[in-house]
Amino acid sequence: MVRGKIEIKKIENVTSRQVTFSKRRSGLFKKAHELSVLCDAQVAAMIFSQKGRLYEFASSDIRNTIKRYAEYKREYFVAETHPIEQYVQGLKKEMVTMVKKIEVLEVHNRKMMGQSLDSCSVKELSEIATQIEKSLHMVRLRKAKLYEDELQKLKAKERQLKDERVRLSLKKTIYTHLCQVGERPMGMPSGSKEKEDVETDLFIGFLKNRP
Amino acid sequence: MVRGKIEIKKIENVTSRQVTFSKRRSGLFKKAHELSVLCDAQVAAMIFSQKGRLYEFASSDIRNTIKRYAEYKREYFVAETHPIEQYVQGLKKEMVTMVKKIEVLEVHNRKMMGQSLDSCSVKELSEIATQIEKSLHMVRLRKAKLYEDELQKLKAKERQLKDERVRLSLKKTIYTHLCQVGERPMGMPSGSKEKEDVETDLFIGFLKNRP
DNA sequence: AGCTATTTATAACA
DNA sequence: TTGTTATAAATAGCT
Repeated sequence: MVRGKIEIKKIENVTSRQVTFSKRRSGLFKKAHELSVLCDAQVAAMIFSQKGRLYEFASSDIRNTIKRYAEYKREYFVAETHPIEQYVQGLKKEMVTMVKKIEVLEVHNRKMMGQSLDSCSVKELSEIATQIEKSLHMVRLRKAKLYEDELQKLKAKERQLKDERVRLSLKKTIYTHLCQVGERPMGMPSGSKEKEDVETDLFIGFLKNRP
Repeated sequence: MVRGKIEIKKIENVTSRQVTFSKRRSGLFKKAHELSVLCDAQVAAMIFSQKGRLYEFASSDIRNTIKRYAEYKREYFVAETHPIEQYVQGLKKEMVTMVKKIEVLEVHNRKMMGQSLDSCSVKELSEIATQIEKSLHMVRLRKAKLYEDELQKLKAKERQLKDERVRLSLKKTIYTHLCQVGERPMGMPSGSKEKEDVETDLFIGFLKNRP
């Protein structure tokens, strides 16, 4: 080098370093280009400056060179530069698991539906029959419970209606009686909310207005 | 360059080209190294010889440099990986479909197993019960068929054995009779292959020897 | 950026 | 291949 040989170590002077970087960079790329042409080789070079700026050279398409490089060194390139590949592998594995699960479920389903039984042994058929009988029992129990619940509800309602009717006729009786003896009815217990009996409503009104 | 400047174009002489490749390659890597040290830059270079052999240089870890490059040039990697992204989307869609299918199958399975019936209406329960009854019917039919087949086989064997016995006793009777009247038995039909009756075997022997 | 004195790289040859 | 050497090319320190 000119006017004094230099030592190969980091240039501390920032300006000087930047100048050298620029000059040597173009020199390197020139050399790379010459090599690629003279020897018909595929050459790629990439340089990140200290500031993080990228400079690159590629004799042919750099993608190709890097791709070729990637094929050469698949193991880590795939793993590190393309984590997506790993992700895809994971997805595929999951899908295989799912497909198997679906198959198992479908086979089981078909047997529980009484299909595809030709391949079953007598023992297997017995097991299926047992399971189906159990299932039938469960379904019937459940159905019975629903009916029972419904019945209970209806009974409760019936009881309620009956009570209402009793109360209403009692009220009427008392009212009629009170009217006959010329008194105002009061202090009567009231669980009734029916609107169709205007007289009852009036009674409630009276009761409510009395604090 | 020495002893005559050279033109930058492919060296046609193979030996010369190989020598130049080797020398210039090391020169390039040396320059790359010097640049990285002097200017504190990250440098990577990769060369594929015409023969396809890879030579590489990296100031620091080349993976890092390439990774950094990949991040820097996302656009091209994205372009490169775009079809893969679509592919992943496709896979994900398929997976969603599969997950749904598995859910449907599992729900159906559970119901057919008499589980998770709490959410079912009476109508649904009736449908399930009907299906289960049908299934049970199918399974029982199939089981009955297997038993029936087995029975038929046994019956066939029994018939066969009975026939054998009849034939054997008949043979014996005839043989005994013939022996009594001093004649050799012949022309008797034989379907028997049993070995335990030596006399029968002998009869067959006689028949076979008569063309 | 240019210039230029030197160092380095290297083509041809051994 | 490796080494030598004459010379082209690169470039450090300056402007």
